[in-house]
Amino acid sequence: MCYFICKDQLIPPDGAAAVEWGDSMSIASDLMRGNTEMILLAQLMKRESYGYEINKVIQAATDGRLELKEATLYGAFRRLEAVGHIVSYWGDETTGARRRYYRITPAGRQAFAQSRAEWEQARRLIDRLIAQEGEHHD
Amino acid sequence: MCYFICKDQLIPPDGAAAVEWGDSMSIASDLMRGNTEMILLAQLMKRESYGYEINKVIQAATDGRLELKEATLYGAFRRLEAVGHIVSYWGDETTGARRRYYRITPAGRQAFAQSRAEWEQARRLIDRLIAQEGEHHD
DNA sequence: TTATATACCTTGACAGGCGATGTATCTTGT
DNA sequence: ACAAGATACATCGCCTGTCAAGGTATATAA
Repeated sequence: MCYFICKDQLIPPDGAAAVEWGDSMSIASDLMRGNTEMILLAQLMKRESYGYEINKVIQAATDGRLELKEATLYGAFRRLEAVGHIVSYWGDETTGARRRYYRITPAGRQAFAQSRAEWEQARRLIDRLIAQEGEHHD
Repeated sequence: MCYFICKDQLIPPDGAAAVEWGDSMSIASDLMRGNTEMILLAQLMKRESYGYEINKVIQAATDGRLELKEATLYGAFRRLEAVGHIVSYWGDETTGARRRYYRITPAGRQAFAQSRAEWEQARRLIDRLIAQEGEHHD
């Protein structure tokens, strides 16, 4: 169960790729997959809120780079409520559109801590796997 | 709902717990989604290799916490080759099982740099969104 | 002989994200 | 008055990456 250490790396002279980075670059949704619920729980850890507002807060916090689509947002809320990580109730707005507020439950807080730990773990592993020679991030 | 990647659970004869959760916990596949191709490209940046070996290297580098399933692995290679980020060829093994080797292309190197930049960006945004009061990660 | 390791491949199902669309109320500009 | 836009929620069907489960074939060790 030994893993070869074959260091002969043949790097063709195509040169390293240079990437210009625009400010308005948004994030591929596949990179967000699995993090949506954690992000929503993170917002609800701070205070109760409703879908539309939470989405605006996320957009503002990421300078508009991350916007959860509505279908994604409400779908995630449904799942979170189904497993008891949040509870919802209608606000008592007397004017304007009705709002469905969400509150995180104790189970939700625990789930958030768990998700966060998993994320940290995944982040470390990915960073380790894409680290290039000469780079040192511990 | 997320599930954990778990290896074949071998039930010990005495009925004792076989799987230790905690340090050796594997990563939810949704957290890996969208990073698979980048990880494969990262390996091919170092040297040409073949599927089975790459997977072993990834497992070794992550202390067994991350194992790409074969269907995932080969599916990703197919996609990478289809868009011209890698090329493949059969090795000339005279003994043992045949191997399909992969080599990253210049376009692949550029794609890797791009993916990496996107990952860094996504990572920062997610970390920012789940940061709690009093925490400071710049 | 059997089991294990190496090495590749495919099919079907699943689940989360998204585009498109719909509902309703309130505000603002002309 | 009327249009346009913001607020606010909801759902349907599609797309895509991942996985479980199955398969093929060769080599070596027990």
